[in-house]
Amino acid sequence: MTQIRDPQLLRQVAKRIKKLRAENQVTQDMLFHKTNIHIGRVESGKINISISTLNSICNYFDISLSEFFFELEEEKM
Amino acid sequence: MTQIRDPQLLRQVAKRIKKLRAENQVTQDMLFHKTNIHIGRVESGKINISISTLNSICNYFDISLSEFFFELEEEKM
DNA sequence: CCCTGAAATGACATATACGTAATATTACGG
DNA sequence: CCGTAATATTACGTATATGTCATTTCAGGG
Repeated sequence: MTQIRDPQLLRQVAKRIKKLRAENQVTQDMLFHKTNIHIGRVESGKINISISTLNSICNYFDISLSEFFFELEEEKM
Repeated sequence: MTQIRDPQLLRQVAKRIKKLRAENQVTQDMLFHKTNIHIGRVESGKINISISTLNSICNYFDISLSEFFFELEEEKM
């Protein structure tokens, strides 16, 4: 009934994470071994991840959730 | 295997939303009729909501996701 | 006391995130 | 061209968020 996923938001989140990985030269596999998160699925933009999962990702990159979204909003990705 | 939910984060999110509702004098039912989200469950702190759902909540209160988390982090709720 | 609105809690079905694994595709260095 | 690393994509089972509804608890006003 209600729209569960927000495609635009998911694309923005995917892009933000890709950028974080690129900046930190982290492969999907490296991130997976530390967090057990299959980031490829998230980066596909088709997965509506939970806040706990996103928090784990932010912890890995040593940024806060507010920082994650602040830059996402700034860039209007 | 991996811990999916982050109980502390979920409690913080719950508290942040309760506060938003109180500040704006919004009942659970009012929010439900606009967003179709049963916020009571979220405020119980047992639900690991998705980013799209949280985004809908933020939209309702007319704040950004970064603002949502910024205050959450400030208050160390 | 009641009554009412609000919140909290529970149950159940469905959709989907997540855990796990495999395969395919792409990009690059040799 | 080949081999390798990285990414992208797919599939499947399980756990759980979400949709829907009902019940219970609670606080305040009459």
